[in-house]
Amino acid sequence: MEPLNGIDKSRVLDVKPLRTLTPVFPTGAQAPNFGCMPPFGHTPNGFSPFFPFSAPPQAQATQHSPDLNHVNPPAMQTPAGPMPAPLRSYRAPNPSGGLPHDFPEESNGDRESSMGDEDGYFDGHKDVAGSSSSRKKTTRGSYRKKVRRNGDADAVVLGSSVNFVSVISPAQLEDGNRDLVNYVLMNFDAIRRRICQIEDTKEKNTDSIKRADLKAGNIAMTKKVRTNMRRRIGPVPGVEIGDIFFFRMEMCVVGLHAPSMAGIDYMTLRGDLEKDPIALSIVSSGGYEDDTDSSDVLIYSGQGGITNSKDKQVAVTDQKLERGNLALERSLQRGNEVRVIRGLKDDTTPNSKVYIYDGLYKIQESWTERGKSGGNMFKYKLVRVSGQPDAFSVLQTIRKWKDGFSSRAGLVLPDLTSGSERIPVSLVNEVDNEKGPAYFTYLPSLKYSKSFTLTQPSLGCKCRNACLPGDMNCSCIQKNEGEFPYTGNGILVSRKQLVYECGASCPCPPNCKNRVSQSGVKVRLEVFRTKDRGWGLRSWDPIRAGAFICEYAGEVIDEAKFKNKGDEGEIDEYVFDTRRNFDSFKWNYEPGLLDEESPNDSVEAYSIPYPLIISAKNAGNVSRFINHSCSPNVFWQPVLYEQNNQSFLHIGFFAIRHIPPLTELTYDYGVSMSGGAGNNNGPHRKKKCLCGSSKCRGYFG
DNA sequence: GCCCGATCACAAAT
DNA sequence: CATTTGTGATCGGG
Repeated sequence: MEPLNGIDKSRVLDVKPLRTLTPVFPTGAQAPNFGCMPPFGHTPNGFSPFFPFSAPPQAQATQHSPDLNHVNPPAMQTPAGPMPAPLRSYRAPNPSGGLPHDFPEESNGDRESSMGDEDGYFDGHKDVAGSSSSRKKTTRGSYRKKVRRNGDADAVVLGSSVNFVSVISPAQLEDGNRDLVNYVLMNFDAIRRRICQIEDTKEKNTDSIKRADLKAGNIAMTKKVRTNMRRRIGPVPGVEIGDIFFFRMEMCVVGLHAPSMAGIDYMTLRGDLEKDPIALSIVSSGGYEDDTDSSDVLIYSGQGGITNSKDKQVAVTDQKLERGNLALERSLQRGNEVRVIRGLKDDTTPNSKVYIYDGLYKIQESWTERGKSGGNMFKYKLVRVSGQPDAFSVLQTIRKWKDGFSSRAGLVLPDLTSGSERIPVSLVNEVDNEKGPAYFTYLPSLKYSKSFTLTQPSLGCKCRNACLPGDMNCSCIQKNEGEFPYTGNGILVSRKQLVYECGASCPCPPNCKNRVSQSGVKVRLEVFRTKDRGWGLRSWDPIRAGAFICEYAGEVIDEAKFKNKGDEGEIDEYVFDTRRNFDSFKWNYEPGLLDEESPNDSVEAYSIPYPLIISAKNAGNVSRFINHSCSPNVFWQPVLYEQNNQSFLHIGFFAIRHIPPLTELTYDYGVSMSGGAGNNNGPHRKKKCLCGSSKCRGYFG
């Protein structure tokens, strides 16, 4: 059994793998999903760690607006809340079950390194925002500078700022670590999403940016928001086997695979008289006739032979033994390990690919053969180095589950929502004999049992068709400060004080892009038995940063009643409470990376109309199974929309970063303020947190 | 409505 | 500075 308290040093040194794949893949690692140490060591000495989600404990992410908070209407008898929920109930085969809010199962494996250097670069105690903004506890209104937010995208000049100073030190540019990699990737995607948002508002064919990924990559490269520039054979510090990417540029900025386009990365060793290149990494993504059927053998085609000239002619010639092909040939002779990234179609988002870092391979043999198009091409047989955690094979296995070619081991129930969600949610247990969680009613959305009244009237928009970004006549877009909160494929662009979605009285159809959080779960989820934290939640699909996962469904509880309940000692483990203390964290991009007056809310504090307490004990959705972590991969975002002419607050869960399949989803439960802030011993329901992360507060709840 | 191919506009390293 | 590398978005046809 895993030592629960603190980090098991032997394990850290032992470089165990990363992902929690235990139930399915016994060889897989038991190590953590987030903030882990690079699998093969290589953490450079002398660099201070960087903690994107740490903050002074008093920092609050939530703010309740007092002026809107006077509302405590008498409870209504009828449960006819705004959501006429389909109240399908599900009775577990065995009504005894674990609690979801148990202790985190994994020691995190974070490096325990010294912090607190004063060099002006990265520092865990320093605000992530870097030089400019120091993020302290904010008072309402103080940070809300009145800035141009009229959606005039042309006023934003992309990538020409000279003011930005990267907080990444020269040494950190050369050699990364997990936190740096996360920081770089988070900024890359935040820039990319913002560019998409800006471009969505523009008319088509007006010198628009068609490749936001390339533009974001260019900004990250030129503004030095990147790491691992040192070219190296073997592992890249901070990049873990099983990490997923959605753009070639992402692998570029973290140093996993340097070329922005070419499939073979190679280098020439200094001082090597032969000047022969060595292969470092390859990307297999379907452009050539690779054989990718096996999970640990890859038949990789050499590069070249296809001349895609500008005159629309595709000439096919023989490949030459030069550049990448020569490098692979030399690496075969040398026997050095080559990083392999496998790309495949991402079912969840049309027209896009997902890349997974599959670890190290060795080139076993090479030959030439005539390709289908006529030219001779080089072929290389690469064999996966044994003892590495599963990565690509996980995707293959999930594919088989989905296609029905193999069945999910440990399956208890194919769909615990009984059809309430559009996509089924499996219940699986490969750990013990528990047959399921305790009885609860599956409720796909939030249920207000009493009437809430807001001082501000809630009016819907008048868009007959789906609301379009850039339509400044749409009142729902106006409420969002003129900015459409989501990209075209439903990804949240930035954390905001409050996201306003279209509501029931808006004439726009259900597929309006401004209804992301109200249309239910969109990824294939499973509730699974953890080793020691009861049940947990994870996804079969890769999840992109910013993607909506689910809302916190349950029954809204009256604030006064909730307190009484606590006094009686009846502890509700399934509570979401906006009044808790939540550590602030940075998710939007660093100010200055794009030339905007106020790029995003540089202080990512929520501002919500009234405190919201939700209990999912008796009725709830998949979110009641999400466990706590101090290093989470999911965050909550308040979302407001209208029903019966009143605005109702909802809690949406979104991915902090890209989440590989079968990685447990976790969010930060926050800390209850009653019983004394930070007081661990209060009469309270605080629980000792054993996540082992260097960011761990020690308790939660 | 969906899948496939054609087309096009781009970035980094050397 | 030109060349070499292929991707990711979009659009039209089957």
